[in-house]
Formats: sequence, structure tokens, C-alpha cells
Amino acid sequence: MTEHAIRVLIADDHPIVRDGLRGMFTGDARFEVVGEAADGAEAVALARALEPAVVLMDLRMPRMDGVTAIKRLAELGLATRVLVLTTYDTESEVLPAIEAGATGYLLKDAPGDELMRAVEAAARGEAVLSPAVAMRLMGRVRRPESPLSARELEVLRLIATGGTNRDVAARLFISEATVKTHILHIYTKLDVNDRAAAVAVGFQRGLLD
Amino acid sequence: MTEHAIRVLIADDHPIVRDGLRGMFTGDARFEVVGEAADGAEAVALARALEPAVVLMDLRMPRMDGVTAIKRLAELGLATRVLVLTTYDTESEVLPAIEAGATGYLLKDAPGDELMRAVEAAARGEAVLSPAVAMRLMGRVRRPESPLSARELEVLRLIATGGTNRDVAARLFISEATVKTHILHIYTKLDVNDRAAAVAVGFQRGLLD
DNA sequence: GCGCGCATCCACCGATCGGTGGATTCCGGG
DNA sequence: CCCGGAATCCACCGATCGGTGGATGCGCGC
Repeated sequence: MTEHAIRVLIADDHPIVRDGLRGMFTGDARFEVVGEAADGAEAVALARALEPAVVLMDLRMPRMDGVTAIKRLAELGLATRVLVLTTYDTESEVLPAIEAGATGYLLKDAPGDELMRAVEAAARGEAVLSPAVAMRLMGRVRRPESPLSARELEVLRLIATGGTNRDVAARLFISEATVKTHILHIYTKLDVNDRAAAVAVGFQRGLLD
Repeated sequence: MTEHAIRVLIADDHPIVRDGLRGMFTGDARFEVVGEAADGAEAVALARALEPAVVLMDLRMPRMDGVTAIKRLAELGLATRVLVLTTYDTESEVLPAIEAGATGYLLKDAPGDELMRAVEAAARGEAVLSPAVAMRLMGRVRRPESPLSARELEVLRLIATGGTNRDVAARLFISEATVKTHILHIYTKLDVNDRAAAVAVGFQRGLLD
């Protein structure tokens, strides 16, 4: 073990996962596993005591989950980087972790050499995203969050050109009652009470142009 | 008369005005009056033949008015500058002349020395505006042309926030019938048929923000 | 004086809107 | 399985809108 090995802390509530990861990194001279935690609180305590270069952090753990632990580490102001290693790539899992300060996000199905490259990159402070997670985030950028559904936006555009509910219905091959329902949903989402105000807010929020 | 005197052509349908201007410039060695025209067509013909540095152009002349003559001169591609010298400073007179290519616009009540400085500036290609005309143009820039009257704009703003005709009436201390009249005028001017479309066009044209 | 634009106002009436209180089906996530 | 969101649909009714065809008075420019 050399002086420049990357010090790694493993945080996962499953002993088998910890064993597997420890075995993987211990067999490589570039890394040194300095500790293991079974929950987020233990991970924070060990990181504070040991100051590893990288924490491999699961998200779903008892006592303190991974996102909270990431926040805690950030509050401590340590140089430690957090690489999330988890099963889930849904936006509801990814975004909170990234917002909390994770340097990277990998899925547990990543091959060993990819995982090691990721740890090295994280130690250098480089962002690391699994391809699936990267794809999700890129899609998010291409599709800015709109409060309205695609259909609601269609309806808003048509009323902005002066279409009556009947016109819009004919145009979209739906009933007038459906148009009205969409319109009322638009009003609720934009917090307005009539079509003129809906159009105004639509322009002000960049939904219409 | 030196080699570098500014060559001036005088175009005015009134002989007295032409005499007065000729007398003014002939007495000054900086200028040389090379010709006089009694209407726009004659002004164009003489300018083409003599290529003066500056034409002093009246706007209201028989046979061909000043604006048309300015356009003709511009089409000829001569280096001649046109300084409009006229009685009127209304926008309906000023704008067409400036659009046609006039380098300057002075009123006939300008003092002689101001007129001579203006001719020198025009010969150098500098824009020259009488203070009154300048003020009008500056006001125009500050108040971009809106198709709607001030009151109509007020009404449009209020319906964009979702106000009913009744709300708008209460807000502006007028009757609902008056609000309706304004709204119908807005529809006509913006070429729309309902309030939602009026708001949309209002945003698209920068009337609302 | 005339014409135009602006601001103000009226009554009537058919068309449309907004609200209400439902309903069903499908899909995705927990 | 349950829940929530999206898309679709209904009937009824009071409120509001838009159109129509007027009106007056003022100020401004020609």
C-alpha cells in the first residue's frame, strides 16, 4: 500500500455489499479501504474521524439515509467526496442526492473497473454519472419543467389565438367538456380565474411566446 | 470666392424666400449659391447638373414636393446633402422627410448664423435638427408608438390580470359600458376577437410585460 | 365648420364562459 | 392494491362577454 492510495469509506447497510466492495478495492493498490459504515450516521462519524478521500454511499439505510448523510458531510466542510452507489436511478432518488452535494452517482450494476475509475475521478473532484443517470438529467434539461401537461399547453396555445372552447374541441378532436376540464386545470395550476389571465401568466412564465 | 466654398442649391417656390437666402449666403465667402429651383423637379434637375454640396429644400412646392425630390436625389446616388428648411415641425411633416433621406431639418425661423452653421454641418454629413424637431423625435423614442390609447392600455392591463369588465369599471371609476367600448376598440386595433387573444397580442407586441 | 380620435355612456340579447359535482380508463410508483 | 395525475366526458345554470346600434362632448388639425 503506497502513500498515495485513495482512502475509501464504504457505507451500506448490507454486509454482503460491504464485503464485496471491500474485497474489490483491497485487491487494488490504488485504493485503501479505511472503514465501513452500516448506516448514514455511522458513515458521517467515520468520515469525520478518518477523513477519507471518497465515501461510497448507499442511499437507503436505516437510522439516517444517504441524502441526509451527504448533507451532514457537506456541513462538516470535509474534503471528502461522496459517490452515490445505489440501485435506483429515478429522478426522485437522483436529484435529492445531487442537490445534497454528491460528486457522483453510480448504479450498483456498474462493472468493477468502471466503479474504480469512478472512485478515482471522484477523488479528483470530477463529476461522475452513470450513463442512465446522465441520460435522465440531459432529458430534464431538454424538457424544462412545465407546470402544464402537454395537452394543457396545447389548449392554452389555442385559446391564446382567440379560440372558443368549441373551436379548441374541434381542433383537437375532443369534446367541449374535455376542453373545459383542461382549461380549469390550467387555471388551477397557474392560479388564475379566466383565460385572459391564463394567457398573461403563460407569457410571463415563458410557456407561450 | 475660394476653391473650398460650400456649393448650395436653394429650392423654394417663393421668390422672396429664395432672394432672402441667396442674399444671406452670397454675402459670406464660405458659401457659393450655385442655383435656385422653384419646385422639386427643378431642384432634382439642377442638383443632378450642378452637384451642389447642400440643397436647402422646402417641402411644400408645386409639381413635385420636397419629400419626393429628396427620394429622387437619393436614387441618383449624388453626394449632395439635403437640409430641409420649412415652416412646419409636425411629425407628419418631419418623419417622411427624414425617412426620405434628409440630412437635416430646420425651421424657417432659424437665425441666419444658425442656418449657416447647419449648412456647414450638413456639408460635412452631420445630422442637423432644429431644437423643436429634435425634441419631437426624442419624445417619440421615449414613447414608442402604441396602437392603443393610454386608456385602452390601462384596460388591457387590467383584463390581463383577470379583471372582469365590472372589476375594471370599478377600478377606473367608469361605467361597464365604457369599459366594453374600450375593449371593443382594443379588439379592432389589435385585430382580435376576445380578451385572451388581446392579451396574447399585447405581450407579443411589447404592450404588456 | 368639418372630420377624426378619444373618452364617456346606454339597452338588449344571444353566445360563451366558469363553476359544480360528478364519471371512467390508463399508467406509474410505492 | 392504492393513490395520484393525465386524458376523456357529462349536464345544468348563473355570470359574463361580445355585438349592435346608437349617443354626447372635447380637442385638434385642416
